[in-house]
Amino acid sequence: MHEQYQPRDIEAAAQRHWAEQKSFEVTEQAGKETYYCLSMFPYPSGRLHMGHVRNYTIGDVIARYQRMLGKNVLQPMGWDAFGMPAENAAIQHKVAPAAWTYENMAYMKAQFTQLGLAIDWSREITTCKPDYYRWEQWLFTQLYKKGIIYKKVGTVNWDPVDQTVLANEQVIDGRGWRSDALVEKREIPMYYFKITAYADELLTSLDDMHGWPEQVKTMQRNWIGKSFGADILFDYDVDSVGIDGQLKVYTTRPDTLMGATYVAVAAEHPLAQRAATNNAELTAFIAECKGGSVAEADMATMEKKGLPTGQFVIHPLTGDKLPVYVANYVLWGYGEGAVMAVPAHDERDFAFANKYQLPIQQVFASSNPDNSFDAQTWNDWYADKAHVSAVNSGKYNGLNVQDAFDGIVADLEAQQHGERKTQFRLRDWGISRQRYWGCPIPIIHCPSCGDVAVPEDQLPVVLPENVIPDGSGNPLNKMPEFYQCKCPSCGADARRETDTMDTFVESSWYYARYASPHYEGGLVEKGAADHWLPVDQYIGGIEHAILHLLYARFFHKLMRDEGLVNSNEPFTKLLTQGMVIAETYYRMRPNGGREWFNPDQVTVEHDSKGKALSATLISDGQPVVIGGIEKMSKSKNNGVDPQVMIDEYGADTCRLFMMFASPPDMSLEWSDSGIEGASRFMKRVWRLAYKHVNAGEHDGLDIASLTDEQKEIRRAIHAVIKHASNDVGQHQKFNTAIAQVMTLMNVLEKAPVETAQDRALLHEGLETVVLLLAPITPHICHELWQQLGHSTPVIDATWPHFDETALVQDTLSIVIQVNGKLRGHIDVPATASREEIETAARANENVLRYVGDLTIRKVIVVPNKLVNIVAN
RNA sequence: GCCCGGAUGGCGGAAUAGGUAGACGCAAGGGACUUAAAAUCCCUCGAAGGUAACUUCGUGCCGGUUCGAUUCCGGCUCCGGGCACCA
Repeated sequence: MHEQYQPRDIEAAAQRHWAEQKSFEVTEQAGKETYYCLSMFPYPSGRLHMGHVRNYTIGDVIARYQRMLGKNVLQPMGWDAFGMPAENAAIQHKVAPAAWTYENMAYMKAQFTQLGLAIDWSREITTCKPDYYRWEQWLFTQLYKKGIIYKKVGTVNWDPVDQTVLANEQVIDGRGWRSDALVEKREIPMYYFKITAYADELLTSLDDMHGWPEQVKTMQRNWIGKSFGADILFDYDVDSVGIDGQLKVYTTRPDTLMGATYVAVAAEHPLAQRAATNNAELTAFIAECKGGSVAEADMATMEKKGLPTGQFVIHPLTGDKLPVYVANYVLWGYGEGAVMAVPAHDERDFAFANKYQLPIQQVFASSNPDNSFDAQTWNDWYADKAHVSAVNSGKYNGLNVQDAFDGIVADLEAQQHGERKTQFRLRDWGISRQRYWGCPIPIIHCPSCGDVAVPEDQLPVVLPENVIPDGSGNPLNKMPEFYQCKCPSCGADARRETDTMDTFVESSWYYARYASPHYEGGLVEKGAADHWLPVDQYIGGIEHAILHLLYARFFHKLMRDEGLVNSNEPFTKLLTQGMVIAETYYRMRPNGGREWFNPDQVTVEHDSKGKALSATLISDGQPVVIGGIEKMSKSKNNGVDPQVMIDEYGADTCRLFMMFASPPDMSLEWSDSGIEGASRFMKRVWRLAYKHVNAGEHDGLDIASLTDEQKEIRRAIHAVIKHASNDVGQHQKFNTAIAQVMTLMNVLEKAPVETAQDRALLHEGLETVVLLLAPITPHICHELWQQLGHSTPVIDATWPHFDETALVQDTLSIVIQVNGKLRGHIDVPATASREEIETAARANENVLRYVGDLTIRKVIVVPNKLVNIVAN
């Protein structure tokens, strides 16, 4: 054993051992408990960033810990390899997305190996390879035949200069990121997954998902957004509209119908279109509404604008004429593209009504005498829903919210002017992308047969890999060799679909493919899928709380209904890792876009409190803008490269530091101060083990013969096992588990090594340290476990159990408070009764001093903890 | 704008069912060892007051419940994530 801790050698040797032994390759083993531990697979962006290190270390710690509990642990890895960054790199560097992606994968795989992850690489999957996406295409064709996938028109961001569709991310302040052109909305036909058909199940299953964080379940519930309301039909006012007809709106508040004072429709609504035919102002406004991005955040934060159409509809209960407005905040394609407005009871309607001097009719009032209504008190009194009743509502006056709801809906139904309706906020999932680097949609457009799914024997539809996109449209549209084909039904000349699928589709089922990654007979091999699924523990960033996790849940149910898997949910337990965030820096480009600089390219001036004042680019010394602290990402270029740290300190130190920095679910502002401490701790562990091993053989531990001092040390060892096991196994808080081991090291370093039993006790302590650290710092523990005399590797050792008898204490220290303030401690026998503790506390000199002349009103005794004496 | 989180010393964080606020570590200061440096070891380390014993204040802000609140409740502020084409 070398005297110095040499991570480079130790880590290379341990990694070599695992590779030679194929330590992490697993097969189905009957009778052995399985544990499927999965971290979200990475997009091969180029190099690992700190968020990756955090994510995959957490997963690795859990996988290795579960293995030490004796389970057959599967931890696979793969690549979410389709996506926009590869196309952007292609445009920028004139390199094919495929080549760029494969190069990144190779580099990142080497980094994973260096981190010492316990991955079964024999199961590696790559989503941009035909052996993977052919099954995605196959599933698409099955679902298309079932009607789960259908085609309809959807709205996208259109860059009129680059003649290309833009992702929301590529629209900056309403302009195209490369062209700087004002973005327009454009409607194009797209394929949709009918996720709304599963809305109810996706919602109700959440109630049984006890292994998921409440936070994530709440977000998903709100996203699915089941609401109870009514469709209401307003007859057209024939005089102003010019034709007979009805306007349909959906509302969750039919109880406020008596307060509706106008209706608002989207720019694309037929009423708006009709009114615009000979109204220049309206035509211009409708055109304005078609500008800007489709992102909901943009829609919701833009100034609410509207224009009267000059048309009216008839209130179904009062017969009043209500004006029809076109409003930019009403979205076409969501619901009916029309809303009824009740300014008195909706903040947005209230603001709009004030802006355009529309009437405000209050129809509910609080039983609270002070119910003066204004915008400020709106929330207050409305929150008091249980205590409000209808006013100004004719026959409904005096009814509470629920009764008014029921009464009004019943009357509407009787007059055939509406009906009760349950609706979801969740929308169907549009998956068509007008992009090259994605999985081709397996559809052929035939002039006579229409859209025909590609037959199974013609799959996969292979995406050509040697293409370099130029940023204008989808290059597949310029490749007749790709799109020219024959109709599978009639054999006539036909055109292949050139849109590709949303990359969320690949990441919605990859976890299932890992069970049988090379299976050629189907999407999954049934036996393997049933053996491994569902995933026991899934780990990934909280930013995926809704979209990815909801889509994967949806896909699992689709696969279940296809008979591919036999469970209802894909991920039994979920750990949502907090993001690693870092400061961003940028400069404005002449065209209004932003150029982002990595933190390692800038120097920052701080004030005396450490707050950043200004930043300059190192290369030219000129200032850059400090853009705020955000999630480390490729697009903001604020990822910190962990490679430097791995090279300097080794993987174990990096892993230890990352796990010690904070609990896994908390977001973490990146700073490397503290890495030295992690490095120091590794050296301390090594040094103590070296001294012990170097001192030669040791005796077995004779527990009965231990002195009181030795018992104290042994108590520390077993208390640490107890706490650390709880931290790792129950709470998944690795930072406190590490703190426990550090505390134990502090004890062991001070422990005497004079007698044989001292040395035997130290041996037990060192073994404990190595076992507890083994999942976190696997390389050093691999080496030290051997040095401590074991012939089987530490990855197959058993997680330590604590000895209850070692924890027994004769006396306990009890806190004494007077009026809730700490005033002293007393030592009492562990067996003392409440009365004995109280008597001892009352006799304490500090208590006597603080109580003085006061009368003791009450004494609270919390067993084993404290006594509080209340006096006044 | 809407939904979900977070805020504790100079810094990262701890406090597992409402019970000692600051575990563990970083940084800093002082000391030992050394020719010197590094490494290592020892001590101090929330704020204010006090020679000291000690006292008072202190977990983003305002209020409430309780013998007792970082923890529970109500109202805010700021920061982060998501908002359906970033992944």
